[in-house]
Amino acid sequence: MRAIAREAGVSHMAPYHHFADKAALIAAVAEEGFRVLTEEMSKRIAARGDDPRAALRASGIAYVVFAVTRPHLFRVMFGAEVAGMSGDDYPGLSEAGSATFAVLQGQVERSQDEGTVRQADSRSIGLTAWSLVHGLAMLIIDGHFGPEAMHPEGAEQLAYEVTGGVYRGLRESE
Amino acid sequence: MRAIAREAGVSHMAPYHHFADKAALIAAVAEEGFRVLTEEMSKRIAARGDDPRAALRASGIAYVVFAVTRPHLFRVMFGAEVAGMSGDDYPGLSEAGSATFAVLQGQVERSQDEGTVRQADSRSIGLTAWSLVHGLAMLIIDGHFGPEAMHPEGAEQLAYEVTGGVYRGLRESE
DNA sequence: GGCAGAATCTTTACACTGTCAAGATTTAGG
DNA sequence: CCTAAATCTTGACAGTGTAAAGATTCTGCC
Repeated sequence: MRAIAREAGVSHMAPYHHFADKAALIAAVAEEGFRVLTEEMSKRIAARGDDPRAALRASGIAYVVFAVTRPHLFRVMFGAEVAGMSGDDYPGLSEAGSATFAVLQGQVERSQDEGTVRQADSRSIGLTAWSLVHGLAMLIIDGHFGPEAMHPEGAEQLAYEVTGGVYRGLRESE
Repeated sequence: MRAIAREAGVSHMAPYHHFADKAALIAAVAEEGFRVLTEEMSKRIAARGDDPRAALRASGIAYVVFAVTRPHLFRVMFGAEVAGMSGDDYPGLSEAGSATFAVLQGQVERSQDEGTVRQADSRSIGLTAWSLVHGLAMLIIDGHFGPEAMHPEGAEQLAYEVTGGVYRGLRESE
Protein backbone atom coordinates (compact mmCIF):
# COMPACT_ATOMS: atom_id res chain seq x y z
CA MET A 1 0.00 0.00 0.00
CA ARG A 2 2.70 2.47 0.99
CA ALA A 3 4.71 1.71 -2.14
CA ILE A 4 1.66 2.33 -4.29
CA ALA A 5 1.03 5.66 -2.58
CA ARG A 6 4.70 6.54 -3.00
CA GLU A 7 4.56 5.72 -6.70
CA ALA A 8 1.48 7.90 -7.04
CA GLY A 9 3.33 10.72 -5.29
CA VAL A 10 0.81 10.92 -2.49
CA SER A 11 0.72 10.35 1.25
CA HIS A 12 0.64 6.75 2.46
CA MET A 13 -2.97 7.03 3.59
CA ALA A 14 -4.47 8.52 0.43
CA PRO A 15 -5.28 5.11 -1.16
CA TYR A 16 -7.59 4.36 1.76
CA HIS A 17 -10.01 6.97 0.46
CA HIS A 18 -10.47 4.91 -2.69
CA PHE A 19 -10.23 1.37 -1.32
CA ALA A 20 -11.40 0.14 2.05
CA ASP A 21 -8.25 -1.85 2.65
CA LYS A 22 -5.53 -3.86 0.96
CA ALA A 23 -7.91 -6.70 0.15
CA ALA A 24 -10.36 -4.33 -1.58
CA LEU A 25 -7.56 -2.92 -3.72
CA ILE A 26 -6.38 -6.39 -4.66
CA ALA A 27 -9.95 -7.35 -5.53
CA ALA A 28 -10.27 -4.31 -7.80
CA VAL A 29 -7.01 -5.13 -9.56
CA ALA A 30 -8.05 -8.75 -10.04
CA GLU A 31 -11.47 -7.77 -11.32
CA GLU A 32 -9.95 -5.47 -13.92
CA GLY A 33 -7.60 -8.30 -14.86
CA PHE A 34 -10.49 -10.66 -15.47
CA ARG A 35 -12.19 -8.08 -17.66
CA VAL A 36 -9.10 -7.62 -19.81
CA LEU A 37 -8.59 -11.38 -20.05
CA THR A 38 -12.19 -11.88 -21.11
CA GLU A 39 -11.79 -9.23 -23.76
CA GLU A 40 -8.57 -10.67 -25.18
CA MET A 41 -10.10 -14.14 -25.40
CA SER A 42 -13.19 -12.73 -27.09
CA LYS A 43 -11.03 -10.89 -29.61
CA ARG A 44 -9.27 -14.07 -30.69
CA ILE A 45 -12.57 -15.87 -30.95
CA ALA A 46 -13.98 -13.14 -33.14
CA ALA A 47 -10.95 -13.45 -35.40
CA ARG A 48 -11.85 -17.12 -35.99
CA GLY A 49 -15.60 -16.81 -36.00
CA ASP A 50 -16.11 -19.25 -38.83
CA ASP A 51 -14.67 -22.31 -37.05
CA PRO A 52 -15.95 -22.71 -33.47
CA ARG A 53 -13.52 -25.46 -32.50
CA ALA A 54 -10.51 -23.51 -33.82
CA ALA A 55 -11.87 -20.45 -32.00
CA LEU A 56 -12.07 -22.47 -28.78
CA ARG A 57 -8.46 -23.44 -29.17
CA ALA A 58 -7.51 -19.83 -30.01
CA SER A 59 -9.23 -18.55 -26.86
CA GLY A 60 -7.19 -21.03 -24.82
CA ILE A 61 -4.02 -19.79 -26.43
CA ALA A 62 -5.07 -16.22 -25.64
CA TYR A 63 -5.45 -17.25 -22.00
CA VAL A 64 -1.87 -18.50 -21.84
CA VAL A 65 -0.46 -15.51 -23.72
CA PHE A 66 -2.26 -13.18 -21.33
CA ALA A 67 -0.66 -14.89 -18.34
CA VAL A 68 2.82 -14.71 -19.84
CA THR A 69 2.38 -11.08 -20.87
CA ARG A 70 1.18 -10.00 -17.41
CA PRO A 71 2.46 -12.63 -15.01
CA HIS A 72 2.13 -10.47 -11.90
CA LEU A 73 -1.44 -9.54 -12.67
CA PHE A 74 -2.27 -13.16 -13.42
CA ARG A 75 -0.78 -14.19 -10.09
CA VAL A 76 -2.90 -11.61 -8.28
CA MET A 77 -6.01 -12.88 -10.06
CA PHE A 78 -5.35 -16.46 -8.96
CA GLY A 79 -3.44 -15.87 -5.74
CA ALA A 80 -4.28 -16.85 -2.21
CA GLU A 81 -5.80 -13.50 -1.23
CA VAL A 82 -8.33 -13.49 -4.04
CA ALA A 83 -9.09 -17.17 -3.50
CA GLY A 84 -10.00 -16.39 0.08
CA MET A 85 -12.49 -13.70 -0.87
CA SER A 86 -16.17 -14.47 -0.58
CA GLY A 87 -18.32 -13.79 -3.63
CA ASP A 88 -20.74 -11.98 -1.33
CA ASP A 89 -18.12 -9.45 -0.25
CA TYR A 90 -16.75 -8.85 -3.75
CA PRO A 91 -19.61 -9.40 -6.20
CA GLY A 92 -17.88 -7.51 -9.04
CA LEU A 93 -14.83 -9.71 -8.83
CA SER A 94 -16.92 -12.83 -8.61
CA GLU A 95 -18.92 -11.88 -11.66
CA ALA A 96 -15.86 -10.92 -13.71
CA GLY A 97 -14.29 -14.28 -12.94
CA SER A 98 -17.42 -16.14 -13.96
CA ALA A 99 -17.59 -14.14 -17.18
CA THR A 100 -14.11 -15.28 -18.15
CA PHE A 101 -15.00 -18.91 -17.71
CA ALA A 102 -18.27 -18.36 -19.55
CA VAL A 103 -16.34 -17.38 -22.68
CA LEU A 104 -14.59 -20.75 -22.73
CA GLN A 105 -17.73 -22.63 -21.83
CA GLY A 106 -19.79 -20.84 -24.46
CA GLN A 107 -17.25 -21.70 -27.10
CA VAL A 108 -17.39 -25.37 -26.12
CA GLU A 109 -21.15 -25.37 -26.56
CA ARG A 110 -20.97 -23.60 -29.89
CA SER A 111 -18.55 -26.24 -31.12
CA GLN A 112 -20.91 -28.96 -29.96
CA ASP A 113 -23.80 -27.34 -31.78
CA GLU A 114 -21.70 -27.21 -34.90
CA GLY A 115 -20.77 -30.86 -34.41
CA THR A 116 -16.97 -30.61 -34.23
CA VAL A 117 -16.89 -31.41 -30.53
CA ARG A 118 -18.51 -34.53 -29.17
CA GLN A 119 -21.80 -34.34 -27.27
CA ALA A 120 -20.47 -35.28 -23.83
CA ASP A 121 -21.33 -33.23 -20.76
CA SER A 122 -20.43 -29.71 -21.87
CA ARG A 123 -19.56 -28.59 -18.38
CA SER A 124 -17.03 -31.37 -18.00
CA ILE A 125 -15.43 -30.49 -21.35
CA GLY A 126 -15.35 -26.83 -20.37
CA LEU A 127 -13.63 -27.63 -17.09
CA THR A 128 -11.10 -29.72 -18.94
CA ALA A 129 -10.30 -26.92 -21.37
CA TRP A 130 -10.02 -24.39 -18.61
CA SER A 131 -7.84 -26.63 -16.43
CA LEU A 132 -5.52 -27.32 -19.31
CA VAL A 133 -4.79 -23.72 -20.24
CA HIS A 134 -4.79 -22.56 -16.64
CA GLY A 135 -2.26 -25.17 -15.61
CA LEU A 136 -0.10 -24.47 -18.61
CA ALA A 137 -0.17 -20.75 -17.88
CA MET A 138 0.69 -21.27 -14.22
CA LEU A 139 3.51 -23.69 -14.87
CA ILE A 140 5.03 -21.43 -17.51
CA ILE A 141 5.08 -18.33 -15.32
CA ASP A 142 6.42 -20.41 -12.43
CA GLY A 143 9.38 -21.13 -14.69
CA HIS A 144 8.80 -24.88 -14.86
CA PHE A 145 8.95 -24.94 -18.65
CA GLY A 146 12.13 -22.89 -18.94
CA PRO A 147 12.75 -19.27 -19.87
CA GLU A 148 11.87 -19.64 -23.56
CA ALA A 149 8.27 -20.39 -22.62
CA MET A 150 8.02 -17.12 -20.71
CA HIS A 151 8.06 -14.98 -23.84
CA PRO A 152 4.77 -14.47 -25.69
CA GLU A 153 6.00 -16.22 -28.83
CA GLY A 154 7.38 -19.21 -26.92
CA ALA A 155 4.22 -19.43 -24.84
CA GLU A 156 1.97 -19.24 -27.88
CA GLN A 157 3.93 -22.02 -29.57
CA LEU A 158 3.77 -24.19 -26.47
CA ALA A 159 0.07 -23.50 -25.98
CA TYR A 160 -0.53 -24.42 -29.58
CA GLU A 161 1.22 -27.77 -29.15
CA VAL A 162 -0.37 -28.63 -25.83
CA THR A 163 -3.91 -27.70 -26.84
CA GLY A 164 -3.37 -29.67 -30.04
CA GLY A 165 -3.12 -32.95 -28.18
CA VAL A 166 -6.47 -32.37 -26.51
CA TYR A 167 -8.01 -30.76 -29.57
CA ARG A 168 -7.70 -34.10 -31.30
CA GLY A 169 -9.57 -35.83 -28.48
CA LEU A 170 -12.48 -33.42 -28.64
CA ARG A 171 -13.74 -34.79 -31.90
CA GLU A 172 -16.67 -37.14 -32.14
CA SER A 173 -15.48 -40.72 -31.88
CA GLU A 174 -16.55 -44.25 -30.98
CA MET B 1 8.48 -16.24 11.00
CA ARG B 2 7.46 -14.86 14.36
CA ALA B 3 4.22 -16.84 14.31
CA ILE B 4 6.15 -20.01 13.59
CA ALA B 5 8.51 -19.33 16.46
CA ARG B 6 5.56 -18.58 18.69
CA GLU B 7 3.88 -21.83 17.74
CA ALA B 8 7.10 -23.70 18.50
CA GLY B 9 7.21 -21.99 21.89
CA VAL B 10 10.55 -20.40 21.22
CA SER B 11 11.94 -16.88 20.82
CA HIS B 12 11.28 -15.06 17.57
CA MET B 13 14.89 -15.40 16.41
CA ALA B 14 15.38 -19.11 17.06
CA PRO B 15 14.26 -20.17 13.54
CA TYR B 16 17.13 -18.17 12.07
CA HIS B 17 19.58 -20.69 13.44
CA HIS B 18 17.99 -23.35 11.27
CA PHE B 19 17.09 -21.32 8.16
CA ALA B 20 19.01 -18.41 6.68
CA ASP B 21 15.88 -16.36 6.15
CA LYS B 22 12.20 -16.56 5.31
CA ALA B 23 12.90 -17.59 1.72
CA ALA B 24 15.08 -20.49 2.84
CA LEU B 25 12.36 -21.75 5.16
CA ILE B 26 9.75 -21.51 2.41
CA ALA B 27 12.09 -23.38 0.08
CA ALA B 28 12.51 -26.15 2.63
CA VAL B 29 8.75 -26.45 3.11
CA ALA B 30 8.17 -26.55 -0.64
CA GLU B 31 10.90 -29.12 -1.15
CA GLU B 32 9.39 -31.40 1.43
CA GLY B 33 6.01 -30.88 -0.25
CA PHE B 34 7.39 -32.00 -3.60
CA ARG B 35 8.85 -35.11 -2.01
CA VAL B 36 5.54 -36.07 -0.43
CA LEU B 37 3.69 -35.39 -3.69
CA THR B 38 6.16 -37.51 -5.63
CA GLU B 39 5.67 -40.30 -3.15
CA GLU B 40 1.88 -40.20 -3.26
CA MET B 41 1.88 -40.26 -7.04
CA SER B 42 4.30 -43.16 -7.07
CA LYS B 43 2.12 -45.06 -4.64
CA ARG B 44 -0.94 -44.80 -6.89
CA ILE B 45 1.14 -45.84 -9.88
CA ALA B 46 2.40 -48.89 -8.03
CA ALA B 47 -1.18 -49.85 -7.23
CA ARG B 48 -1.92 -49.99 -10.97
CA GLY B 49 1.39 -51.37 -12.17
CA ASP B 50 -0.20 -53.66 -14.75
CA ASP B 51 -1.75 -50.91 -16.90
CA PRO B 52 0.61 -47.98 -17.60
CA ARG B 53 -2.01 -45.73 -19.10
CA ALA B 54 -4.41 -46.26 -16.19
CA ALA B 55 -1.47 -45.68 -13.84
CA LEU B 56 -0.72 -42.39 -15.62
CA ARG B 57 -4.27 -41.31 -15.06
CA ALA B 58 -4.14 -42.44 -11.42
CA SER B 59 -0.99 -40.41 -10.81
CA GLY B 60 -2.77 -37.34 -12.15
CA ILE B 61 -5.66 -37.96 -9.82
CA ALA B 62 -3.21 -38.31 -6.94
CA TYR B 63 -1.80 -34.91 -7.88
CA VAL B 64 -5.20 -33.27 -7.60
CA VAL B 65 -6.09 -35.08 -4.39
CA PHE B 66 -2.80 -33.98 -2.85
CA ALA B 67 -3.57 -30.33 -3.66
CA VAL B 68 -7.05 -30.54 -2.17
CA THR B 69 -5.83 -32.34 0.93
CA ARG B 70 -3.03 -29.81 1.59
CA PRO B 71 -4.08 -26.63 -0.21
CA HIS B 72 -1.80 -24.32 1.76
CA LEU B 73 1.24 -26.47 1.17
CA PHE B 74 0.37 -26.74 -2.51
CA ARG B 75 0.10 -22.97 -2.72
CA VAL B 76 3.52 -22.54 -1.14
CA MET B 77 5.00 -25.03 -3.60
CA PHE B 78 3.62 -23.10 -6.57
CA GLY B 79 3.50 -19.60 -5.15
CA ALA B 80 5.28 -16.45 -6.24
CA GLU B 81 8.13 -16.75 -3.74
CA VAL B 82 9.16 -20.22 -4.83
CA ALA B 83 8.74 -19.28 -8.50
CA GLY B 84 11.22 -16.46 -8.00
CA MET B 85 13.87 -18.75 -6.55
CA SER B 86 16.84 -19.62 -8.71
CA GLY B 87 17.67 -23.29 -9.10
CA ASP B 88 21.28 -22.43 -8.29
CA ASP B 89 20.39 -21.00 -4.89
CA TYR B 90 18.03 -23.83 -3.95
CA PRO B 91 19.27 -26.98 -5.67
CA GLY B 92 17.34 -29.33 -3.39
CA LEU B 93 14.05 -27.64 -4.16
CA SER B 94 14.81 -27.56 -7.86
CA GLU B 95 15.63 -31.23 -7.91
CA ALA B 96 12.57 -32.22 -5.90
CA GLY B 97 10.35 -30.32 -8.32
CA SER B 98 11.93 -31.98 -11.32
CA ALA B 99 11.51 -35.36 -9.69
CA THR B 100 7.77 -34.80 -9.37
CA PHE B 101 7.42 -34.00 -13.04
CA ALA B 102 9.65 -36.94 -13.92
CA VAL B 103 7.11 -39.31 -12.39
CA LEU B 104 4.42 -38.11 -14.78
CA GLN B 105 6.81 -37.98 -17.71
CA GLY B 106 8.12 -41.47 -17.02
CA GLN B 107 4.62 -42.83 -16.91
CA VAL B 108 3.83 -41.26 -20.30
CA GLU B 109 6.84 -42.98 -21.80
CA ARG B 110 5.99 -46.31 -20.24
CA SER B 111 2.54 -46.07 -21.76
CA GLN B 112 4.04 -45.29 -25.14
CA ASP B 113 6.34 -48.31 -24.89
CA GLU B 114 3.36 -50.43 -24.11
CA GLY B 115 1.48 -48.94 -27.03
CA THR B 116 -1.55 -47.50 -25.25
CA VAL B 117 -0.41 -43.91 -25.82
CA ARG B 118 0.41 -42.64 -29.26
CA GLN B 119 4.02 -42.08 -30.31
CA ALA B 120 3.94 -38.29 -30.51
CA ASP B 121 6.61 -36.19 -28.80
CA SER B 122 6.61 -37.59 -25.27
CA ARG B 123 7.66 -34.29 -23.74
CA SER B 124 4.68 -32.54 -25.26
CA ILE B 125 2.31 -35.19 -23.97
CA GLY B 126 3.91 -35.00 -20.55
CA LEU B 127 3.48 -31.24 -20.44
CA THR B 128 -0.14 -31.65 -21.43
CA ALA B 129 -0.80 -34.14 -18.66
CA TRP B 130 0.93 -31.99 -16.09
CA SER B 131 -0.82 -28.80 -17.19
CA LEU B 132 -4.19 -30.50 -17.02
CA VAL B 133 -3.91 -31.79 -13.47
CA HIS B 134 -2.08 -28.72 -12.26
CA GLY B 135 -4.71 -26.38 -13.60
CA LEU B 136 -7.49 -28.51 -12.23
CA ALA B 137 -5.84 -28.59 -8.81
CA MET B 138 -5.29 -24.84 -8.78
CA LEU B 139 -8.80 -23.97 -9.90
CA ILE B 140 -10.33 -26.30 -7.35
CA ILE B 141 -8.42 -24.87 -4.38
CA ASP B 142 -9.14 -21.35 -5.64
CA GLY B 143 -12.79 -22.26 -5.22
CA HIS B 144 -13.69 -21.89 -8.88
CA PHE B 145 -15.36 -25.27 -9.05
CA GLY B 146 -17.43 -24.81 -5.91
CA PRO B 147 -17.07 -26.16 -2.39
CA GLU B 148 -17.92 -29.77 -3.23
CA ALA B 149 -14.77 -30.03 -5.32
CA MET B 150 -12.65 -29.03 -2.35
CA HIS B 151 -13.19 -32.28 -0.51
CA PRO B 152 -10.95 -35.23 -1.43
CA GLU B 153 -13.88 -37.31 -2.69
CA GLY B 154 -15.30 -34.52 -4.80
CA ALA B 155 -11.89 -33.67 -6.17
CA GLU B 156 -11.14 -37.29 -7.00
CA GLN B 157 -14.43 -37.60 -8.85
CA LEU B 158 -13.81 -34.38 -10.78
CA ALA B 159 -10.23 -35.38 -11.59
CA TYR B 160 -11.50 -38.72 -12.82
CA GLU B 161 -13.96 -37.05 -15.18
CA VAL B 162 -11.61 -34.40 -16.46
CA THR B 163 -8.68 -36.75 -17.05
CA GLY B 164 -11.10 -39.09 -18.77
CA GLY B 165 -11.71 -36.69 -21.62
CA VAL B 166 -8.03 -36.44 -22.36
CA TYR B 167 -7.38 -40.08 -21.62
CA ARG B 168 -9.49 -40.91 -24.63
CA GLY B 169 -7.39 -38.65 -26.86
CA LEU B 170 -4.13 -40.25 -25.82
CA ARG B 171 -4.81 -43.42 -27.73
CA GLU B 172 -3.19 -44.27 -31.01
CA SER B 173 -5.34 -42.96 -33.85
CA GLU B 174 -5.29 -41.80 -37.49
C1' DG C 1 -20.20 34.76 -6.26
C1' DG C 2 -20.34 32.31 -2.06
C1' DC C 3 -21.06 28.68 0.79
C1' DA C 4 -22.30 23.95 2.64
C1' DG C 5 -21.11 19.42 2.18
C1' DA C 6 -18.68 15.94 0.01
C1' DA C 7 -14.44 14.22 -1.76
C1' DT C 8 -9.77 13.96 -1.21
C1' DC C 9 -5.54 14.24 1.12
C1' DT C 10 -2.18 14.68 5.34
C1' DT C 11 -0.02 13.87 9.88
C1' DT C 12 0.51 11.21 13.76
C1' DA C 13 0.40 6.96 16.11
C1' DC C 14 0.21 1.84 16.96
C1' DA C 15 0.90 -2.97 16.64
C1' DC C 16 3.11 -6.08 13.80
C1' DT C 17 6.73 -7.93 10.59
C1' DG C 18 11.53 -9.71 8.90
C1' DT C 19 16.15 -9.36 10.22
C1' DC C 20 20.81 -7.61 12.27
C1' DA C 21 23.92 -7.66 16.32
C1' DA C 22 25.58 -9.22 20.49
C1' DG C 23 25.46 -12.09 24.17
C1' DA C 24 23.77 -16.30 26.98
C1' DT C 25 22.94 -21.13 27.46
C1' DT C 26 22.94 -25.85 26.30
C1' DT C 27 25.07 -29.91 24.18
C1' DA C 28 28.72 -33.23 22.60
C1' DG C 29 33.41 -35.09 22.07
C1' DG C 30 38.24 -35.55 23.29
C1' DC D 1 35.72 -31.61 32.70
C1' DC D 2 36.56 -28.36 29.46
C1' DT D 3 36.25 -26.49 25.02
C1' DA D 4 33.91 -25.51 20.98
C1' DA D 5 30.01 -25.86 18.44
C1' DA D 6 25.04 -25.68 18.35
C1' DT D 7 21.21 -23.47 19.91
C1' DC D 8 18.55 -19.95 21.92
C1' DT D 9 17.59 -15.04 23.82
C1' DT D 10 17.05 -9.97 24.25
C1' DG D 11 17.00 -5.64 22.16
C1' DA D 12 16.88 -2.74 18.34
C1' DC D 13 15.62 -0.92 13.57
C1' DA D 14 13.27 -0.01 9.36
C1' DG D 15 9.28 -1.28 7.05
C1' DT D 16 4.20 -2.63 6.85
C1' DG D 17 -1.13 -2.14 7.12
C1' DT D 18 -4.37 0.71 9.17
C1' DA D 19 -7.12 3.58 12.83
C1' DA D 20 -8.09 8.49 14.22
C1' DA D 21 -8.37 13.19 13.64
C1' DG D 22 -7.88 17.13 11.15
C1' DA D 23 -6.80 19.98 6.73
C1' DT D 24 -7.53 20.97 2.02
C1' DT D 25 -9.79 21.00 -2.44
C1' DC D 26 -13.70 20.37 -5.33
C1' DT D 27 -18.88 20.60 -6.65
C1' DG D 28 -23.55 21.95 -7.00
C1' DC D 29 -26.97 24.99 -5.56
C1' DC D 30 -28.96 29.56 -3.64
